[in-house]
Amino acid sequence: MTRLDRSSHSGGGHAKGSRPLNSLVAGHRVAQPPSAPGSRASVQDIDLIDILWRQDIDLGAGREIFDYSHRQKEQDVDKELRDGAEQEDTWPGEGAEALARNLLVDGETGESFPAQFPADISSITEAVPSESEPPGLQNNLLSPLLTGTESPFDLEQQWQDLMSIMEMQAMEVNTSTSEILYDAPPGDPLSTNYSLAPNTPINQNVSLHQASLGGCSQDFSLFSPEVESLPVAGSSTLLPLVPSNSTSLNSTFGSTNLAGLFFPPQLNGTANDTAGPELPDPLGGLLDEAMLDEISLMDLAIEEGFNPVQASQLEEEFDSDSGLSLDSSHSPSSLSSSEGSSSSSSSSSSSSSSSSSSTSSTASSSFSEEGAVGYSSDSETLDLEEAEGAVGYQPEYSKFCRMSYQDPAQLSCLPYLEHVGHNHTYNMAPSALDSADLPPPSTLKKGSKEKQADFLDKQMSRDEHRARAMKIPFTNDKIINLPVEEFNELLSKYQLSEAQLSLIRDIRRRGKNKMAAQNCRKRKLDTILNLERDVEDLQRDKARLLREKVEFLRSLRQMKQKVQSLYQEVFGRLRDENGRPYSPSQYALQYAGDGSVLLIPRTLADQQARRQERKPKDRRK
DNA sequence: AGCCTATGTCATAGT
DNA sequence: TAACTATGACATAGG
Repeated sequence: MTRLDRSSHSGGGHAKGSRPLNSLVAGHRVAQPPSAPGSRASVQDIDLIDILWRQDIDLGAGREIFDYSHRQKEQDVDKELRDGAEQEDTWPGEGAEALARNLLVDGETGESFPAQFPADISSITEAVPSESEPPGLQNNLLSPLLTGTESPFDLEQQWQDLMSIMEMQAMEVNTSTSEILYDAPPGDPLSTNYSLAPNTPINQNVSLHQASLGGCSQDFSLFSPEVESLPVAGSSTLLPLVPSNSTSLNSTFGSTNLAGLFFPPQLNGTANDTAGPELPDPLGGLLDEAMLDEISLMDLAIEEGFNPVQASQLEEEFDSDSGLSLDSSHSPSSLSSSEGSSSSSSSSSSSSSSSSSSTSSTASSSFSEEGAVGYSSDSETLDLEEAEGAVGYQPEYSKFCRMSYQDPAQLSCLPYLEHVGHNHTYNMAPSALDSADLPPPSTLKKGSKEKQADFLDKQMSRDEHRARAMKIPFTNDKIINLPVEEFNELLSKYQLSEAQLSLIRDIRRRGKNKMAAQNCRKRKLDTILNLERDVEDLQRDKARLLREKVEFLRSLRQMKQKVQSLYQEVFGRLRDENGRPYSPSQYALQYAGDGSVLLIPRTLADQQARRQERKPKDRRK
């Protein structure tokens, strides 16, 4: 590749034409980059330079193959020229620049993905519909709940998405966490049933699922705090359901294994093999699903270090603190990065970064002031460029606030810029220094004049040095920024040598490319900032969805309780022709499509349940 | 001395 | 086709 060729020589010079002459010259200078302060080459005259260039040009090679050596020569020549009081005044002054604001950008945008999570959550959730799908005969009863579940935000779908993201992650669950998450009192059977013992990872999908079924089946206290306080029958078999009247309903309900009541036998059997025939479970699937959802929620919450119970606090937290550390002032490294960020927070950020942290908005405002080259949408850009005079690259220097542009004394006034001590001054326009950095003429001595010249010499860009050395009769700014027609017109006004024309073209090319590179970098940083903002937004959305999930589960739980109470009450009040209550093991209530409730034999209900259960399964496949 | 950041430069592809 | 722009890659300076 050409890059290899290019990298074979020092600097950014063209790789083509690595002739001995070039290497000789380059080798002569390579240790002395043009910006090296105080570098002084041996005396060489411009004629030699021209000769070398012409040789290269004649051979079809770019003259920059001895870039550095030539630059050095140019510096020397310029020095001599200046010392000779040749002031061409082609380096107009430039106004002082605005200091860059510190845009503190924390490179750490990482959304914290917490602890390992042995359980495969996705498989859990996938298992939900297959095993706990609500029997179809309950559809009419459940559908309002389900629609209520999914309509507002299509939570399930979003949840699946979240789960898929999280499925490779792991977590550690301890009892305390689960208790917090579920708002459950210590010793809540939930903890036991879910095997959420301290330091016990949930790493068995099946067992977790089964446990969750069991937990649900054995204790509705999970979803009903008021029932929670009642004595729990544990995992005993189906308790006799003999509520002869409604007054005993509560006690019966409280002491009854509700799973036995509400889970179909084929499902309940896994948790309780000894259980006899039970009442059909109009809620089992829903409960199971909800419970698993809640487990998933808990898992996610734990993974995220997110406590659903405290979900309501999250939004404020997110609002007050992005969590993305756009304000990287805490980070030591961020200060140095702020150098680039200060120039990069971009013109576009004036519109896009307003929602960012105060730091970034500060930076963006500073950019509104500073404008940008080409990339900026700020109207001030042009004005600034025009006002900045004719010196080569000034626009970008003022706009991007090069640290090299800054007077160290000025920097010292801004503590957050004190670290900006770089001295990339080889591109600095001398005229800018005239106005901004030099002591008043009255204070100048002869020595200081020399120093000043020295300093100016150092501040000049390489191309400016070259232009001077080649006696280019107009400014680099014109070379770079004039429209091509005017540029050509300008060239035609002068009798320029091939070397001069070549240099001018290179200066123009490099100058434009330099601005392009700056814009490119600024865009890149803008992109990063926008991505950070996107991450923020997504985190906020995630927190909001989790909150909504919690709220939904809460209301769902309440509705389930109501339905189950109604079921109990209706079934308990039913009497056969002899005035005896129906056995829940032999009969079940079926909800018809028209809203009516039918009492059907349990076997028939089971058959229908199985039949309807397969449909959604197949549909999923 | 080695690493990091900022910047300039070049090559190249795209406009 | 020429001019310009965008961008990845590299080199260098300076902290």
